[in-house]
Amino acid sequence: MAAKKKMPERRRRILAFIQEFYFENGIPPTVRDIQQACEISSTSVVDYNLKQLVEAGYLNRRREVARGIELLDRDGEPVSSAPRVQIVGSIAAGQPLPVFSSEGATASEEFDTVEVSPDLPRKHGKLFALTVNGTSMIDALIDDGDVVVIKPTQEATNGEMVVAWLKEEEEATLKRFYQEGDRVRLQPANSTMSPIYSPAVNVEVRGKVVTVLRKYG
Amino acid sequence: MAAKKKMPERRRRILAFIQEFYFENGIPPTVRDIQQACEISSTSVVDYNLKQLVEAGYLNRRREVARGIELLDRDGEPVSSAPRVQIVGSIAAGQPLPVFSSEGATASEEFDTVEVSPDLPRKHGKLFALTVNGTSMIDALIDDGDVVVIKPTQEATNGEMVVAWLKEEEEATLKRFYQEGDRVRLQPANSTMSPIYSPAVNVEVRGKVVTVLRKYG
DNA sequence: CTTTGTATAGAACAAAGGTTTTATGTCAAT
DNA sequence: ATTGACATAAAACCTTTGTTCTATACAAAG
Repeated sequence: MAAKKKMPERRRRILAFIQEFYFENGIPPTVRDIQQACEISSTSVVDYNLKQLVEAGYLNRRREVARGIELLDRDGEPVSSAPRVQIVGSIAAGQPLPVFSSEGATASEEFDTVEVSPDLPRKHGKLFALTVNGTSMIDALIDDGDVVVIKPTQEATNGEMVVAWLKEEEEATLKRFYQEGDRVRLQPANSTMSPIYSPAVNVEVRGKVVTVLRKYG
Repeated sequence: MAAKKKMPERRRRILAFIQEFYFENGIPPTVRDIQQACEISSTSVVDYNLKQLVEAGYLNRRREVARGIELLDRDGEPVSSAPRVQIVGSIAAGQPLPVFSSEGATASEEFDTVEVSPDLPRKHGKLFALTVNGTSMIDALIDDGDVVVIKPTQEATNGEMVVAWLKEEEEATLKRFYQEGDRVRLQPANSTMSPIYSPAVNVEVRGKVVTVLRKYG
């Protein structure tokens, strides 16, 4: 690992500019963009400093590619573009859940997505999201209108918040999962609501909550 | 507004590829990237179709700029890269708040950021974020460890959740704001905690909560 | 004093990539 | 049959942009 000593002022300015430019414009700057912005006399100086930054682990560079600078986070992972997950529908106690492909075509049609932290997809793989209807999970700090990000999985351990599919009823619901012998208790996180009990064979876990997103006015 | 009739198969394929490429690589594809991926015989055909897509409101193009394609969402706004806001510190009842520049050097040093929905910066401009310490806002569905995204502002209307700076005490705190005559009530959203009362002149609103982010296990 | 590693310059090269021009095929409307 | 909008082709053009080469300044190390 390269020690992170004091970085020259100019170098840190370059790095700052790259970040700013990227987050502002959605594409990385060119060498010459940097040159002008940081008032550097030559592109070679920029190139030199970029190489240093690569060495120090702040950047990647795709060789011979226009705007090939790639920002890395402190773990050396590309900050890259917005990891987005699709909002494939909504969910609540007793609401039908649309078929979520969790893979299917990149749907150049549907465009409802939310952004998530980049480490989420890295950690959990493919994700999808649902809009929450109603306040059945209010005690778990999930309110009406919030978006829950779900990791598709068939297993769950007790207490986890899952999307459960009730085969018989053909309903999906967002609840805490508790296996109790040969039946399953689906516990809403709302003290005014009662749990659902169902035979284990009738309950299919579709995924579990990875994160919650909420917007204010 | 251009009517959205049936888009030719090839065109929608191009669009889908651009999205996929961008979200995968963090930079938009080149004309020739598209050409190859979509098995098109000529760059001019790509160019032609891109122009159509621009006309139809799906894209922007920055002329003469390498990888100048800019994806637009259904509102005609750039999807762009991950808007990130910096986590400039933490906050709780009675915790000191680090000086947040809210503008200053883009701190090439600090790298703690969170991603937010792209519409947030568009709507509110420059934002910053704080990690919440403690459960003083638990009734407002804000838990310990959550990250609140703040819009810098000096004004607040009653009931809004604000970052308030108490001049005398030199403390910052996250509370609901209520102006009551010449004094201000700062109300924690936790039924077990009492509000803070302070002269209006002693209270400086630094910003208000725009959104809350939370991560699960 | 010389050496060496770091940082800066200026200029030019060459590949990448956006753009244009001209030509052709298709199909529905006239 | 003719027109004209729409879509595709091939090739060239030329700006943008990554890369390289050579030279210089300077401070620390030897």
